[in-house]
Amino acid sequence: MSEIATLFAALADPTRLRLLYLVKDGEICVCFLQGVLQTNQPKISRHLAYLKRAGLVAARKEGKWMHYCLKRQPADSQKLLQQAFDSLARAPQIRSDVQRLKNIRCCPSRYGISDPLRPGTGKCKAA
Amino acid sequence: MSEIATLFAALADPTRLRLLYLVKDGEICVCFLQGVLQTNQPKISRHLAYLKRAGLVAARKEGKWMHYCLKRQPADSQKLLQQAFDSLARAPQIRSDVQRLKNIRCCPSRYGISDPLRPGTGKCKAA
DNA sequence: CATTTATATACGCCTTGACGTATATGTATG
DNA sequence: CATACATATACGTCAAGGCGTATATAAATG
Repeated sequence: MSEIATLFAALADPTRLRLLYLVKDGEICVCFLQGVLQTNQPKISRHLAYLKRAGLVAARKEGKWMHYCLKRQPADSQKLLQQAFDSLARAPQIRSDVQRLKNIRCCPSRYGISDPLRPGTGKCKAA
Repeated sequence: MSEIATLFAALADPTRLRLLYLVKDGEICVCFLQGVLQTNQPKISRHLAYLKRAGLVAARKEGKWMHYCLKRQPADSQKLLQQAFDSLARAPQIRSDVQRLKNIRCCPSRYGISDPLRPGTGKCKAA
């Protein structure tokens, strides 16, 4: 009951919705997420921490990098999430996020936030 | 996008989830809702006001009474809500709410919050 | 081993919203 | 018309959480 409410609370923020959508199909490292969302890094990390606390994402460390991915949920939550993703898929912001993710090839720090679309050198393991 | 987040925010509270579930199939007056949730009246009214602001419920005045019901939503939100209701249907609290709603017959003030299950006199128009 | 890189956390500030209690508002009723 | 009733709103308080900025931590790298 209040677990359901807690799930909805986790979904009640645009930044978290964007992050969840990006990691829903597999691991993405924080630097990629930063490049896609085009915002400051602590903001990303804080929302990822929130999602992790809420049990929605799993984190895996690999060297310097942290990789996040959607955690498998109980059936009910899974269905709710899927429905949410279906809705989000049509949102312009989400569409451009997905597009940017395709273009990013390496860590944003290599080229700064000013031009997050520039393809990188492929050094980032998450590529 | 942030509209979706706003919807989730409205669903991120147990009391609002209970209220939404109760009014999802038709008009219910505030006194009934108070009897079912067994809490103080301002709390109910405040959450109903929130839901109304969020466009999730409609209100109709009839004499002294206010009747609330779920408002028809755009397709996406409708699906999300349906999924949410499916999940809620299995929650114990929701189950007992539904049970109490069946038993309540008139306005709680007639018998006080101490025994909200006692059938009323049928004077309440919402019966 | 000093420095850069990737990420997380601490801090201070501010807004939102939840709560209980008290009060206002409108409507019926005797 | 005074009173009871149904509902809403105001008030004060409190906790959660959002933000940007600064700093800590840990791993790689030269």
